[in-house]
Amino acid sequence: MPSERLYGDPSEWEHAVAHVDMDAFYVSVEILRRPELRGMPVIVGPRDPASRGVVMTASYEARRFGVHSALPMAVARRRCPQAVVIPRDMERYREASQKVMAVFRRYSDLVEVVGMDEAYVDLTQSPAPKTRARQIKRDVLAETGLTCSIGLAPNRLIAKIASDLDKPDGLCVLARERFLEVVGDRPARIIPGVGPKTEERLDALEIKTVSDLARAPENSLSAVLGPSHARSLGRRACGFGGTAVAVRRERKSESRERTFSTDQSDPTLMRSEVAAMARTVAEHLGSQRIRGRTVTLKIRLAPFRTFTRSRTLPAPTADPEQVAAAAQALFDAFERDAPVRLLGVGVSNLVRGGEGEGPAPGDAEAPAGTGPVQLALD
DNA sequence: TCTGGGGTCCTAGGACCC
DNA sequence: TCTGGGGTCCTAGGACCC
Repeated sequence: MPSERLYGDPSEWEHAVAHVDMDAFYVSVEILRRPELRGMPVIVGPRDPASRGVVMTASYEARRFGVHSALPMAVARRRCPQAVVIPRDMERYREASQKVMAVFRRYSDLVEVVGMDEAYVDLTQSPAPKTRARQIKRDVLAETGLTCSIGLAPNRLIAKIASDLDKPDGLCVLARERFLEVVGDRPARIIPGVGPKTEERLDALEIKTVSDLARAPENSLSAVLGPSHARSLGRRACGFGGTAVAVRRERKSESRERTFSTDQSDPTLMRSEVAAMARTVAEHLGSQRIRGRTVTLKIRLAPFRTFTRSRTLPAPTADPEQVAAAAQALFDAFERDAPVRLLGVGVSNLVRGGEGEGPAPGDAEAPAGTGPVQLALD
C-alpha cells in the first residue's frame, strides 16, 4: 500500500523536482522471477562463501538483521544465515531499468538518470506535480511490477532526502520552509556529501543532527572541513540546493578493476592482467570514438592500502596496445612491499570524435606563428 | 567485520611559463 | 644578493556516491 507524507504544496513552487528511487531494486527484480521469495530475507551478491565480494542489495526482511548494501558478504552471512543469496544478473536489471526510465520520460522531457535504480524528473512544467508523482508510481508498478519511492521538492537536494523518508513505496512532498521541521532531528549523515569522514569531524564539534549543522557557525565548520566544503554543507543543511536537471552528462573517465580471490605476488600474472584490463578499456572507448590521454594504474595491496600511478601521453589514443604498454610500464615502476589485492586500469582526459591517430579536427594546435601574439611581461 | 566495481569532484604541491 | 604574481598542466590522494 503506497503511503504519503505531504509537507507543502508544489503548485506554489518555482521548481518541482522529483527524485525517484526504486525500492531494493536488484532484489525486487529477482523476486519478480521467483515470487516464492517474497517476504523472505533475500540478498543479491556473490554466492561463493569464499568470495571477497559485498552485498549489492538486501531485501527489507534481510535489512532487519543488519544486512545492507556494500556490507562484506562474509559479515552478511553471519548476521543472517537463513538469507537466500542470489547471484547478480546485470543484464536483467538493465532491462528492468530501461522500462522504468521509459515511464519517467513520458512525464517529463527532463529526466536525469543517476544509476540503474534512480533518477531526477523535472515536473516544473506539469500543472499538478503531486498528481504526476502518484501516476508515475502507479505506472511503474503496473508496467514492471516494481515499487519506488518519490521525493517531490523545490530542489534536487530536498527531493533526494525526501525520497528516503517514506521507503518503501512512499511519496513525500517537502517544501523548503518545512525542511528543518521534518528532518531537523535526523542525523547530519542524511545530507548528501556527508560521508563517514565528515560525520566523524562533525561529531567532534558536537554536531549530530541536521539542525545542529544548520545552526553551526561557518567559521567553526570551516576549521575542520575547509572553507568551501563548510559553506556548501551549511547551505545544504538549511535545505538550499540546485534545481537543474540535466538530461545527459559526458563521461570523464573509464576504468576496469579486479579484486583477486587471493592476494597475488606473481608479476607475470599481474602484468598480463593489467594488459588485459587496459585493452578492454581502450577497445570500449574506441568503439564510441573516444580517445584518452591519461592512463592510470590502481593497486591495492593486501593491507588494504590503495595507490594510483598515472601518466599522460603526448596525444590521445584508443589503441589497446598503446594503453596496455603504458599501464604495464606504470606497473613495472611501482615498488610493492606486500602482495596485491586489486589491480585496475583507467583512462581519462578524454576527447571525442576524430579517426585514427592525431588530434581531431578542432583540437589541432595552431601552427607556430599564427596564434595570438603574447606580450612579454618580464 | 574485513572491506566490489564503476564513477565524480576537490585539494595540494611541483613544474613550467610569461 | 635575496627572491613577485599570476596562469596552466600534471600527479597523487581523499571523500563521496550509486
